[in-house]
Amino acid sequence: MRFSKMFIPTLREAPADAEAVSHVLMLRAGYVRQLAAGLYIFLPLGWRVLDRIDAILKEEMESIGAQEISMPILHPAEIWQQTGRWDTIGGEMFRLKDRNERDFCLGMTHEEIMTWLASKEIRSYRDLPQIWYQIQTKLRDEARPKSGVLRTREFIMKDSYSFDADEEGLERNYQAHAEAYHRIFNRCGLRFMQVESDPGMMGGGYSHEFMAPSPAGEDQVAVCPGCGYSANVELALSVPVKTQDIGLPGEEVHTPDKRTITEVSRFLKLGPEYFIKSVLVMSDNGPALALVRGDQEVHEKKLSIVIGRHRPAQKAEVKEILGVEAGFIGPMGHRNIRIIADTCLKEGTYVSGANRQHYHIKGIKAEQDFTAEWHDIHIAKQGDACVKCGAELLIERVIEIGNIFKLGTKYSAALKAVFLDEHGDERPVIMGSYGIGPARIAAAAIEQRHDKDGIIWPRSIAPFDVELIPLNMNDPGTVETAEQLYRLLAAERLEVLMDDREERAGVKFKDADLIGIPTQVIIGEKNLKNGLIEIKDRTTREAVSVKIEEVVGKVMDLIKTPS
RNA sequence: CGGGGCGUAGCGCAGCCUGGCUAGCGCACCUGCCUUGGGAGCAGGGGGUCGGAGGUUCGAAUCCUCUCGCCCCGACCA
Repeated sequence: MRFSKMFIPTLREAPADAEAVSHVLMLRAGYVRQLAAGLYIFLPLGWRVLDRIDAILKEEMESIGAQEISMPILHPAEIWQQTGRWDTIGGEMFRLKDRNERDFCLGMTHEEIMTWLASKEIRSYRDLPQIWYQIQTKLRDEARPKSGVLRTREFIMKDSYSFDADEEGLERNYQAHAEAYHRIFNRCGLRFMQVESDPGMMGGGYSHEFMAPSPAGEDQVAVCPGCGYSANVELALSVPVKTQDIGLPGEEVHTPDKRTITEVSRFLKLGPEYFIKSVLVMSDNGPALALVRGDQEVHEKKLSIVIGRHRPAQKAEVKEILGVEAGFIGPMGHRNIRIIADTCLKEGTYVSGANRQHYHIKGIKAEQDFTAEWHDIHIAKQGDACVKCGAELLIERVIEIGNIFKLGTKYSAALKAVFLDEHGDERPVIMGSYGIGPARIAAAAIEQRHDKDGIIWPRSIAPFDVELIPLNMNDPGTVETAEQLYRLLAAERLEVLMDDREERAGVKFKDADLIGIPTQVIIGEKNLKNGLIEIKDRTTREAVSVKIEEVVGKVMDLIKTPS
């Protein structure tokens, strides 16, 4: 491909409204353009990258027996109503009506439609297992699109769905996907990890996410360097650093107008880890009191797993329900209210509100002074101990690049996707669903691999294998050599981009580094006089000069080296 | 949805507070000359509903009201 013929609108300056590195570089290097918030156009270079990622996805999906199909993006409402998600999903779903006023939505995901198909076609255990997948556009009216291509309202997703007769089959397909995902992300040159995750509203009880570490990510994971335990902080278990039990004497103390942990802590000259933080929340099943140590925070998701949907109580509600102003709440003496306490409070002696205006109380002990349901409901922090091996946890920011869910029978039961087993009994199909976002792979690759000059693509997903850079297009020798090398490299089935523009050398070098093709072949007049061509590695910036006839061999060597 | 910021040429910005000549600068773009190993130089040139609507005023990019869009933080996130 010739640079002069290809649409590669590079930008010298970054558009002001791009923040994330991948966003800035994709815009500057001419990979994408923004149409509106969360809507992106993929330009020729960007689309080539997605193509190469898709090719890897397809190979690895086919290798575990998945079959590619394609489903509509426009979905009739009835199917989503049958699974209940038409109502449970809020503004995130794009909804519309056809000319006959029939309700439709744009697909945010395809569990419903895949399951509908299974319900029509799968009859017998002999039809199972099946894995169907597609690489298809999804639409979600995101509350806040952000970070360029990382969180958009329209995006392409590789989504696969497994259908099994039993749990063992699901487990096999789940593991097959996990392994395929490892191969995919490795091939795409990403640093990544597999972590336990919250299945959320997908239902089912088991899921993992694949995470690429990057400061641009919006998720956080806790990782144990000791035993390898890793989980999304939404559910990561951890043991907060233990406090010394200083055996506070039980006494009520006057704490006028000291409401927050910080205020009381300062007033009593006692560290926040010696306090119990009591937070009243309103759940669908009434109020509940959540207790964590004073230096910890309640994790809403973790609490949701215990008590379901909830929101913080308002000040007036606290007074009405507990009979005391927020700020002086303690865990003692409440009836008819659920109390959920963080596990770390089982040990130790604490200070808490006295349930009496302007008073706190010292010497509070679990079981002696209050009882509660014990769960890990605090936010895991850097330095907390791993629940499995005790090593210090690390907290890392990550980009979610893929996920795998065990769905069980949630969708098959709702949509009556059933089969007859060996005994002639009708049973719902057991399902799993598995997603990967190709654009996120591309963005994560850029986030993880770039320098001040631009993108550094892994070879596997670069838009081209080699960029040929004839420095002076007015020099007939340069042009002739470039054309010759272009033919030779193309004959090796390499994808070659030749910068044949009438531009000065500096411009070509800058654009080449920006665009990030892993290997640069530079044809300069002076080198050429000595029969030499320069081959430069985008990653290491190492350049070697070789004889013209050795160029192809050297390039092929480079391409075999991992990147 | 709450908080903050920003909309002036393709990109980056100045001008706005304190209204007043033809709305300006850098880069990019076009023509010519020149140049060809890290975003050259000289000369000439094109490009603007100042996001939109309404208002105040003799006069609005500038002041007021409404509105649309984009970005960031938070909430949310199959």
